[in-house]
Amino acid sequence: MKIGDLAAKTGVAPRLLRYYEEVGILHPFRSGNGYRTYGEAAVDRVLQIRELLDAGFTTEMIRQVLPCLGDPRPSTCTAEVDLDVVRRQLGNVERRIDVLQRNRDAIKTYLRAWEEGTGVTSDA
Amino acid sequence: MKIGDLAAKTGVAPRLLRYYEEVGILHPFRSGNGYRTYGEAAVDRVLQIRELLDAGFTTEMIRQVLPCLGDPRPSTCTAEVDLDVVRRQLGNVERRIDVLQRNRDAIKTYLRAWEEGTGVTSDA
DNA sequence: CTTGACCTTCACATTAATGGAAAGGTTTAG
DNA sequence: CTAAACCTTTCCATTAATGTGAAGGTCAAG
Repeated sequence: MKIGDLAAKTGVAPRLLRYYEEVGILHPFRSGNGYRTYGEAAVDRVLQIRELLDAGFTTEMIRQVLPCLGDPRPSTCTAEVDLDVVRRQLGNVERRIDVLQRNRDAIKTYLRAWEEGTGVTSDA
Repeated sequence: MKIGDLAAKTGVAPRLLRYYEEVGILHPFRSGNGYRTYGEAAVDRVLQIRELLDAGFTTEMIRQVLPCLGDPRPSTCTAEVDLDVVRRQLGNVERRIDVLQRNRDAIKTYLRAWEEGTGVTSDA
């Protein structure tokens, strides 16, 4: 699959697919003419990258944890996974979840107050 | 409290406190000489801002939901809260939590596999 | 009054993620 | 063969969040 095909299947611009390769989170092969070649698995990988980026991860964090995420590691992945880094990222993720949950609850409480008619002192 | 005091109490550089004001998520008073003046509540507000930024929020998102987060709204807050925007952000937060939880679980599973000695096919 | 430690605004630099154009090679359709 | 539609790399632009430095005002201590 060439870059345009992958872009079509994932909705992610070729420009970004090249960027993801540059920062080391996507590893296409090269065919004789120099064109990037992707396997079917790349579709899911790209979608997962998008999901993580949209959730506020940086490509650096993604690079550090992607090998853990059930990705079909190509044999080129020579155990370059630093478990301590992964553990740190796990703590990171858990802290984020915590912050997000607390704020989600606060927002929900706020909205419920409004929906129950009481509203909030509108200090207008 | 002047900007340097707030910086000392929160560990956030004065430059950033000015920036937060510029993007509308922090609203100090001005004393006669033009100096920014912050109340005690600003400390918590800044810490909450940092927490949200660290969790991957943008200042724009923070600006939209901060009024909902139990902040002591100054009387200058004339109900400029768009409930639909808040609801959208709530959905946003919930999606993020979902992504984070799924990935946290994947990472934990991965780590557990390693810690149980089995490891992962190291394709080295 | 002078000095040092604040404060102000303004402006430029940087990193990450992204968009875009330029210049040129490849492939496919006609 | 040629033209359209791909692909390549390189470089420049933008936005967000942040760092930094200049030029100047204010204030408290000596």
